[in-house]
Amino acid sequence: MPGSITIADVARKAGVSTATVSRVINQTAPVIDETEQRVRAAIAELGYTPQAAARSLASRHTNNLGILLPEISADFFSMLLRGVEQATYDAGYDLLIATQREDQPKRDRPQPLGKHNTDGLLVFIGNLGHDQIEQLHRSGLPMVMLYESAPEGLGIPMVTVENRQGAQDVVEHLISVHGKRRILYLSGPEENEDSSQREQGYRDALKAHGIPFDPGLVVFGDFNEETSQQAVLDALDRRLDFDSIFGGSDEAAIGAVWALNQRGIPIPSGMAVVGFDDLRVSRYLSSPLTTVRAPIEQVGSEAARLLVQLIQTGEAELVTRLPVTMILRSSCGCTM
Amino acid sequence: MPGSITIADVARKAGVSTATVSRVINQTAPVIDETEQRVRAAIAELGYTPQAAARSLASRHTNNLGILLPEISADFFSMLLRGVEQATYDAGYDLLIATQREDQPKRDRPQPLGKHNTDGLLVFIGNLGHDQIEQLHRSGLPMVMLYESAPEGLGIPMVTVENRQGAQDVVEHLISVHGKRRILYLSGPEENEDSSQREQGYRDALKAHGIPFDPGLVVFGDFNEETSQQAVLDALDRRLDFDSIFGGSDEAAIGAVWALNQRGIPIPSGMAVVGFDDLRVSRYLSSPLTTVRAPIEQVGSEAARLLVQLIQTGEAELVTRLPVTMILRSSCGCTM
DNA sequence: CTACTCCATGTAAGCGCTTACATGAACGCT
DNA sequence: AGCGTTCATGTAAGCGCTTACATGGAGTAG
Repeated sequence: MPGSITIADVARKAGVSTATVSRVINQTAPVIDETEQRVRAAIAELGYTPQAAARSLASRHTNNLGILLPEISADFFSMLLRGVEQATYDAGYDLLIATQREDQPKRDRPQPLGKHNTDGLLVFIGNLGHDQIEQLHRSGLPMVMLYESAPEGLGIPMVTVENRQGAQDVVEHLISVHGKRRILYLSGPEENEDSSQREQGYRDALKAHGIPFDPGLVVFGDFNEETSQQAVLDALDRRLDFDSIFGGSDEAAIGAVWALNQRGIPIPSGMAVVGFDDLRVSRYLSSPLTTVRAPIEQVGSEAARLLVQLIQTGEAELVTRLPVTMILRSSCGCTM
Repeated sequence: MPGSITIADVARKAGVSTATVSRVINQTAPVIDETEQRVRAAIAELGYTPQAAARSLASRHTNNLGILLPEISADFFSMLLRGVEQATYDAGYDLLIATQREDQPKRDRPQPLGKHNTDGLLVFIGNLGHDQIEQLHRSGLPMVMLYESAPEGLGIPMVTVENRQGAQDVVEHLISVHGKRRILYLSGPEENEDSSQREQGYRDALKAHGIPFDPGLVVFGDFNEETSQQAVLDALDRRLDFDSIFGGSDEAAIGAVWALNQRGIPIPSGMAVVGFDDLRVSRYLSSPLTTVRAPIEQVGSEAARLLVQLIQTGEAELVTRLPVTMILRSSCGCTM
């Protein structure tokens, strides 16, 4: 950084003041065409790029968006991130990314992303407690939540998918096309909004067919593979009566698949399985998974777009639910 | 950002000068214990966080690391990113991420990451031309390359995995354990270093067993699913004589699996298939893939660590090759 | 007791930009 | 011709930090 070319060098070379250079760079005031050409030429010749830090300091905004995730490498997050990245750069911002594992000691390190280095923050809750969100919000940082709503009344926008509708669709499919009636639901963590909305959809579908809701058919799968596998194994071993499985997430459904394999139960003939999310792996299973495609990437890009809007105009739609589509594959019993 | 708490507020509250506050924050000069306590108390009370921009401007470094990738959401990159992210924050830096698709028009936008906003850059080549790398390097930006070496003679460190050894191991396995002798190699893009090193390993293994190398058995798979699938279909249809397939990447191997499925050839009884990378999906295939586990995440963290070292000391190991391990599953014919 | 060192702290000059305000040339109007 | 506008451009004051240098009190030695 030291000794690099500054706006003053450009100004000198172009025979104008630094203010004028700044004006052509930022298009913040009209500049005579010929002057502009000279300035642009000087910039090109010197290979000048404005220092982000100086710019931020003077203009009072960082030109960065931040995203806070619990994890990067899971399929789900990387797709989300992809959408976010795209929209961020399309809007002319840079993207600062940080993860904060949920199990990590909280106070050991200050929040990596905040008003000091970011104009706005995308947060996937779970990593941040409500108190921390409120604190960031109080500091005046624009935020948009992903997949979970913010604490009440703060007016923080969120974007998610049509969980309830999607779940209803796929459960409905199990019932009306495949004649299932005792459908095991592998739920997510209790506070998880996705999970409870999906459960609602599941119940809606049952209700529409006059099937009574049996709480015994809702088992905790944590939306993850191992836990779900265990849960299904357990259900099988207790001889719980069910004829199909709705995994609240594809990961959960995959756990169920393992469990079924382990007990030698064929899919879909012995047991139908459906999921939710349409992760990339789901297509690769030996019996490709019927699931609900949630437009994860779009959630990311939409959230970034909203955040930018929030930053620039001060307002943004509070709740956005992106539509989902059912993906029929063979694990439900449909032939492919 | 406007109207936020500044170092001056803290100084006033603690009854010291701003310099002293700066000193306790950065531990850049000894401060009497009692003074330090007062300052820390003031910081805590006001909830002060230094403005990154002001700090950068004054100190002449950004405290950011940047990473440039062609893509985020592929398994491969997200694992890489995860390692990078961890090491970056462990070293006290923030992570700026940008993607630059290879097919994208080049000059439409200035480089998003450079000396103006980053202290150092991790680059996965392919997105950046050699000329651009040289240019960044000339500007004095510390860089570390991932998986591909930089242009000759610039002294830019790189980190990758033991491609040659890994390939040799897995091909050797095919030969000596499963008695294969005509092994199809699904290669990657021609300029791809991983690919050519893996091909070397493949040849090493053949040689060790006195099997002549047949160039006809090397087909272009582009390291991606569709292309490889097509290539294998094609080889099958031309009745090329081969008894097993070594996919230069798991993606390529998976393409081969599709092709085999399509032609009704069972794996591994009809054809053995092995890959390289150990992507997450590979374990989920109907015949779980025997492959070579490349410690992708570690490549990321190691690269970030090296970059930090390069920034701070001016030097770093030029070539790092991380060891790989063969993962035996059933697609090669091993029983599980 | 004086002179010198040492060390914690303060003073103030930037870091490279943006932007409110000042300036003056060109123009139109009466 | 004189005056007010308009508009492109220049001037210079910060933005919130870091850091070289100055300062002065305490400690040490002669």
